[in-house]
Amino acid sequence: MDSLKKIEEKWQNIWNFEANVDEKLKKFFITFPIPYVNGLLHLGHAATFCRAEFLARYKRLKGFNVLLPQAFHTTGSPIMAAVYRLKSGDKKIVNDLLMQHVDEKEIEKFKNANYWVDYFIPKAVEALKKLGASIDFRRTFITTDPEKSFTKFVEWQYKKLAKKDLIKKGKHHVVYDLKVDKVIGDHDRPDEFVDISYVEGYIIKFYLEDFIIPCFTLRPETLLGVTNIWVNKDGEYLLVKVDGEKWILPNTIVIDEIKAQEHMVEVINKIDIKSLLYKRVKNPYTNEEVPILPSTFVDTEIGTGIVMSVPSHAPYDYIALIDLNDEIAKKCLQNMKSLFALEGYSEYPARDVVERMKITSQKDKEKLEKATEEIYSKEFYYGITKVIFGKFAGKRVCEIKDEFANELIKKRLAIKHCTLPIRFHSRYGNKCVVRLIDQWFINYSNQGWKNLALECVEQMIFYPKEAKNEIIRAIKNMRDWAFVHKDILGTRFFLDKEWFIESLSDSTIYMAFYTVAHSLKNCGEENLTEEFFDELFSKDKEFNYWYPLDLRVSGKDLLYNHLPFMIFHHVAIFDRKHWPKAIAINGHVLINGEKMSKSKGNFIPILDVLKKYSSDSLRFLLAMNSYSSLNDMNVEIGKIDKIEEEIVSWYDFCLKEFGNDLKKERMIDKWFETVLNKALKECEVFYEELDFRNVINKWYELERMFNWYLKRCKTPSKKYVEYYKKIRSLIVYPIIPHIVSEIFEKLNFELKWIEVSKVDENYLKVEKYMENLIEDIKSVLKLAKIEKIEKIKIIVCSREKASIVKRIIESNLSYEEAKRELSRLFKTNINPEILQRFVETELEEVALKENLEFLREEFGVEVVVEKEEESKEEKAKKSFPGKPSIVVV
RNA sequence: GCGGGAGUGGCCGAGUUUGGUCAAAGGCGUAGGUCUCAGAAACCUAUGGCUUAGUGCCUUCGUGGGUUCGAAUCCCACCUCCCGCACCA
Repeated sequence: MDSLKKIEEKWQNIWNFEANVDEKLKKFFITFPIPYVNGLLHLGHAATFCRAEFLARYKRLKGFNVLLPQAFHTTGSPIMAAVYRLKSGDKKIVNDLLMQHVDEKEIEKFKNANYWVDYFIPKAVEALKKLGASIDFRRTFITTDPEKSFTKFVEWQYKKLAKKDLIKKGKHHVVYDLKVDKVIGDHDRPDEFVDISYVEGYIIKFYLEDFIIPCFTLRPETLLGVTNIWVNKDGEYLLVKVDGEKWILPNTIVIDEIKAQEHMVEVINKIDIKSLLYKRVKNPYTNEEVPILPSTFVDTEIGTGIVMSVPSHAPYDYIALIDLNDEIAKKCLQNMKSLFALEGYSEYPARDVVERMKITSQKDKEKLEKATEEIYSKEFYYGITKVIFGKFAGKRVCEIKDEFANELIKKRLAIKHCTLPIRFHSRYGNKCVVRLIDQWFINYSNQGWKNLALECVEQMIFYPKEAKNEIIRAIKNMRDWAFVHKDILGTRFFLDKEWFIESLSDSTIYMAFYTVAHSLKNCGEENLTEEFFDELFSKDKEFNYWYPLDLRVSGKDLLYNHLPFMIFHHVAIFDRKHWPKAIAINGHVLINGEKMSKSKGNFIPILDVLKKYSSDSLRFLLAMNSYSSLNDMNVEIGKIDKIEEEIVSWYDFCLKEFGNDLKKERMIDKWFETVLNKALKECEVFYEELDFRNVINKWYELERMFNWYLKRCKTPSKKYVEYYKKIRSLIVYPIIPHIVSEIFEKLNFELKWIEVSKVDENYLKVEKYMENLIEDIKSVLKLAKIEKIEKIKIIVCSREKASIVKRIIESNLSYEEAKRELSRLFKTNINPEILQRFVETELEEVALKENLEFLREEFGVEVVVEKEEESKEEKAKKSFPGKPSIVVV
């Protein structure tokens, strides 16, 4: 709507959210994580950001000096990966850009990584401004190169960590493309291979004379049940020297993979695998001799391309032996050894499941994978090792697996080895391997550091409460973190300039940087020394005023990485008084019940919404759907039209003269005032809890209350209509600030939260009484089989009865006791629930007196009030305090 | 598997901390009505079943038990669904 847009523009030009030190005012410092700017800000960002924004606005109403800054994240690989994809002519990335309204002619420019930053940051700022975000933009920065003060700040932080011995060098497994010499993260993979991680297994060395048959396995504990070895009969194998030993390996990528895991590998010559078939090799643990047999299911590109066969516990092995069906295979089946006891299965679970699933051949991959998964997981968690395991016997597999494997390694019968579950290729078209690389780690496993972090968590507040335990668990489970990568944007690592500090690791304490960011803009690089930052973060006035962080608002995706990191780094770098105070976490945003994604086509940039709708409407929609739990929030985007109308009609209503100047205040007026005051108080709690949904509910509830007020009073009081305009606007100011600012300006209200001292519950009680009475009369009328009603008699119970009932209530009896007492006193069974309708006789009388006229009009007949002791009606006796008898004649 | 969250009426969704006006807010939908040339919108009424002078009963909050005078709410067991388990922002 045009008018809303104009109003928004007006206020966005007037507003100024530059926050400055003011010792007289209490401060409140809120942050939202720095979004990564490889695309437009979308509704997911808006939903979480708005939680910070709403609270910031609320705190300002309450008189706080609020700082809400916003920077942008440019560190990491997504942009670099996108640039690569673009250069290699990937249509999908072009499409993504077009979808985000990038001009087709502009696409070329995105082949330069910096252009992404130059393009999307102004768009992000524009989106936030149009959203009406109350941000101090002077403090905005980015995390990479032109922003020297920030990269120097990161460097300062890591130097401090290094001095405290919290970073160290080590080895780390990664998925790697050897041809392009790169770590292959999700961004460097075709979509179908995203999320595939390497598997950790073992190579067990079986001996054939003086050379080794290396078998790769994920289940070293089944070594005791090996009946044979499998090779792929169509595979090409080589004799290879590995760390001085002679191994048989397939002529595939697995050789490169072994090499990549720091083994000396040298190919000696080809070997005809057929010449090895049926030869017997020695099980290094049991010294048993088992034959090498041909198969087709063994993948020569995984592990070592050779596996050991345990037909009792591995469906593949069992069915392959059945397939082979020769004398030796039959013998192997006879030699099956049962290793684990597993409830619900025979001695040979593999055979059970193959027969149950009717698997007929080793080619039946789909069923075999399922069967294998079933047996693996059940045996791992519930399988009990049999006597054959010696000192490992009688335990669950999961308990002894690692111990058993470690013994094999110690005895040099096996080595650890990682491989991929399927041999996929990178975006660059080459097959990937698992590689062991030198890495730098942040030493999060350091117990002393963890304890400090946990101490910090203890004194923090979390929204919702469940999140606290999650964070504690995350901290306890935290392992060392590889924190430098190559070929990404970011801050160079000062100990090794080839490497860059990756994006989760450079954004740990930057909230502190906000406090000084604007004053460092023109600081020469040479001045940004360690001493300079040391001084800054101990003595600086702004830092000491704004810090600590009062609230961080974040999506739940950061629960297990960024948020614990933030805590770890704060406790390492800053004094206790500067540790963060609170974290609010919310679920992800679903659009009409679906996850938002570019490929699904339901990716909605903030700017797109604001092109058509007002910011207030969007903010309202997000507040309405916001949850104060870790659950995902479902945004029904279609509702925004209706919201837009509601906002406009509220605005129109506010500007209209409404109500009469009344000389006398009625009970119903006081009731309405009480309702409004109560709403105000309730909303305070909602805001403090970041429960914006309930604020919205309150907004709707007030409308219903107002309608009731109109209905009940017939002539509304202008004074209270004005108060209604004010309160109903005020409670949603943080959510829809533009329109409320306009309303307040037009009506000449002061924009400030109203502190309500007391809420007189009696007015609410009286009105509830009236509501019940009206309901009751309606029911009676409906049921009365009287053609023409002349009169309604309302018979109020006697004072005597009322005082008896009051005594029962005041003596705070249990339900049962109250019931007994009531039946004793009134000689009949009375449901104690009626006590909740109790109203003092005086109030009852006043209420009836004031509302008699209303009741007459409402029901169109004469209404009279009688007292129980004076009434001749039989039903008079049934009257109760708060629930008079009703007789229609 | 571990950890977290969740299962409520035709649908969406509150209520669960602190058991009792909870046959369960609010919204959507549906049916009837008012208004209109008509439609849309808006407003009113109804919306588990059977009853009824303002009532009572039955069935119902994933399933099955339990505690209690009383359970959507507390306890136990089970079933189902969603999310996270890292080098990636």
